[in-house]
Amino acid sequence: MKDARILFMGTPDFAVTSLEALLEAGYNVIGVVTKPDRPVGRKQVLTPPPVKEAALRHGLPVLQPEKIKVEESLEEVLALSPDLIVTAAYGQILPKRLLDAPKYGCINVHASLLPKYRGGAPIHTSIVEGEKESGVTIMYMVEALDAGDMLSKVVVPIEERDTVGLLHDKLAAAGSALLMETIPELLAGSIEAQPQNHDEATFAPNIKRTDERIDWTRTAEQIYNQVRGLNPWPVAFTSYQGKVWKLWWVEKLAGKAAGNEPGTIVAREEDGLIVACGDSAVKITELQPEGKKRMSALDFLRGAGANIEIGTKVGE
RNA sequence: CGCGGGAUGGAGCAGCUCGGUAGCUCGUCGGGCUCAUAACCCGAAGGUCGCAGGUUCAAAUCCUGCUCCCGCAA
Repeated sequence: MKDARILFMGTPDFAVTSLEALLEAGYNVIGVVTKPDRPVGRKQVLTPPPVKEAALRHGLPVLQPEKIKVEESLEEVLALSPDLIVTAAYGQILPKRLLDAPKYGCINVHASLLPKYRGGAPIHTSIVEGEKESGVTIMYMVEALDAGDMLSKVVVPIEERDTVGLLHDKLAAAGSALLMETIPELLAGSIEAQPQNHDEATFAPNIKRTDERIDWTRTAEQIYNQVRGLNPWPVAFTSYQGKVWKLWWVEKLAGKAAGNEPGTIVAREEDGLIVACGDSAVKITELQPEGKKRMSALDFLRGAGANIEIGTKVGE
């Protein structure tokens, strides 16, 4: 069974965990397909995706088609004649000819409990939406986004103080473990795929800039979930007197300071700024003012924020 | 050359416009007060002011070049 020719397709860290699990388990990974190197950051340094780096570490051949549906790229992938394609957050839609090619099909490791949160940012979205549990689903790939029949699923609880970074790591681990359980059954033909209930499908599109800005009219709970759901990337932000403040952490102050204009700084304590929101208030405890490094509110209020006055507003 | 902010004891900042003894809020260490304390009082240590050069009697401060960090944009 372990000689089945497996082609792995994926791009970010989430996928690396699964790729390395496959290799560690001794599967015959014949190659890796990932997205092209991209210029990253201020200096636009051409940076390879994490999966490429992992593949090179293990001496695997790497393909990086700009567009996999282009005939030339497609032929190149098909030429590897995979028996099974395993994808995890690859980032491109696979054309039907590729989906149909492998004997055992194409399966995907997706970081949500499908049919909920189909799309590119399921981990962020599940926290931002205040879910109490998330998980990983492994399903067949079809031409529609994350809509294929499901092979297996594992539930991972979302802890009250989980950030997207923490949950990401948990789901990556849970996903690779699930993959290790699922592949043998798939290859043995001892697993039956369950169709998704498409009526219950929800979507988690990639995070946009507008999703990162705090809306102070929302509840403390919602703002708290947004902040931790975008930490450590891309990080929620608000503004103060025209400058961006990235908010790395806030505490919910349920029931406090209700009735104030949302966004008003209603108090400053030694370790944080209390800001009124839609239903109560939150305390900003860790932030990053524009042009500066991430710091505790304690440090901020001792230095750059020493002159912040009560009654002034954030978000404007 | 995409736009902009920044680099000052361990942390966060002020000082730079108008060169002239290194300052603030903390932290650390020692002592005191207290039943006690992260509280309060007294004291101390700790800085080549990112690097290199220039101007000057004198540079954290003015000029030139460089390095690194960060926000935006992509």
